[in-house]
Amino acid sequence: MTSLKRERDALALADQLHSAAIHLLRHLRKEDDASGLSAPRLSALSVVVFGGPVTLGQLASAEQVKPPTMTRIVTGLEKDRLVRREGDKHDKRLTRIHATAKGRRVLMAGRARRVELLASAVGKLGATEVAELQRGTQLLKELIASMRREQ
Amino acid sequence: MTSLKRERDALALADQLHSAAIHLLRHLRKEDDASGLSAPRLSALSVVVFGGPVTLGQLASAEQVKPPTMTRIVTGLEKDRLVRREGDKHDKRLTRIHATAKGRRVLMAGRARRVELLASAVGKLGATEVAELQRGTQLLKELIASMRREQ
DNA sequence: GGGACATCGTTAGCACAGCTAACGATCTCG
DNA sequence: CGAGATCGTTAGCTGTGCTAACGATGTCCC
Repeated sequence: MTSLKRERDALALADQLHSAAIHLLRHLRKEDDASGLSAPRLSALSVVVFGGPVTLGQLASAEQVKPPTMTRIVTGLEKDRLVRREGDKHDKRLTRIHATAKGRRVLMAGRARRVELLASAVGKLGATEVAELQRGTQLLKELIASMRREQ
Repeated sequence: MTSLKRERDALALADQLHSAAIHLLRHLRKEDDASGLSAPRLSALSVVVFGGPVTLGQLASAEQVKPPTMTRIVTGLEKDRLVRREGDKHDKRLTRIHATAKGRRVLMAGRARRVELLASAVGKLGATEVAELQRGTQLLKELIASMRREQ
């Protein structure tokens, strides 16, 4: 295969991946709405639930977002009693974000709803296609990880 | 394969796809910023460039967005001279959106930038892996189309 | 010990994207 | 011709992203 063709392939592939990701998220956003949580809040809550207590700055960095943005997201989550702010004992500049029981419960429910839509579509595929899609997803994840490393 | 395992597979796959889509877009957003175009504008522009002249309603539907939202996106694109509004000759309620030469140029430049980011990562893949990723992307697109049909 | 500098989170203010409701213009069909 | 449907826009709300600036706290070095 010529390098020219490979380059064209990469172009088309990147384009389609980008478009597919946009449209996929747009569909799933509807399900997120059902839980009363926007995608950024759900994503941040997920980090807090699975990543244990975390400072606001760490959370912002994990979510690839600036601190002022994360301040507002956390404020929204706190108002719904999904997370709790707690001051650090030793460094009073820090704010540690903890998940509440309600936060954990809502996250699981939202996740299930969101993924159910996709899962039902996946369920209509044949076994071969599921395997191919799994392989593609695995490659995509590796691609993203390698992009992050380069950064 | 038991139906139980298939269900678990579908759920796990859906979860990973969701996560991968979020992270991919977060990375690519940085590059999109360089073109001065937000993701929704870039995506809409892409539809106009490749899908020929299209009405505002069709564009909104293609982008899974309500007409008022698309009105503003198109207004932004028009202000930057990337698209042009034109009235339909036969049905005066319709507004047809055309891409301008500048619109085509900017879209291609953004595409190139995006691909450049992926280039090193894709370059590490073998031809087989590229083919697998293409197949996965194709399946993902079909998945999204089937979700849309259900809706 | 004390002062200069760094770090953390917040506030203020801007732009954009998503929505619903309501409206004017236009088309369609009885 | 007139009633209702359809299309795009406007108005107004919420939420997410940013930068700039600030107060509070930690750190480090003289």
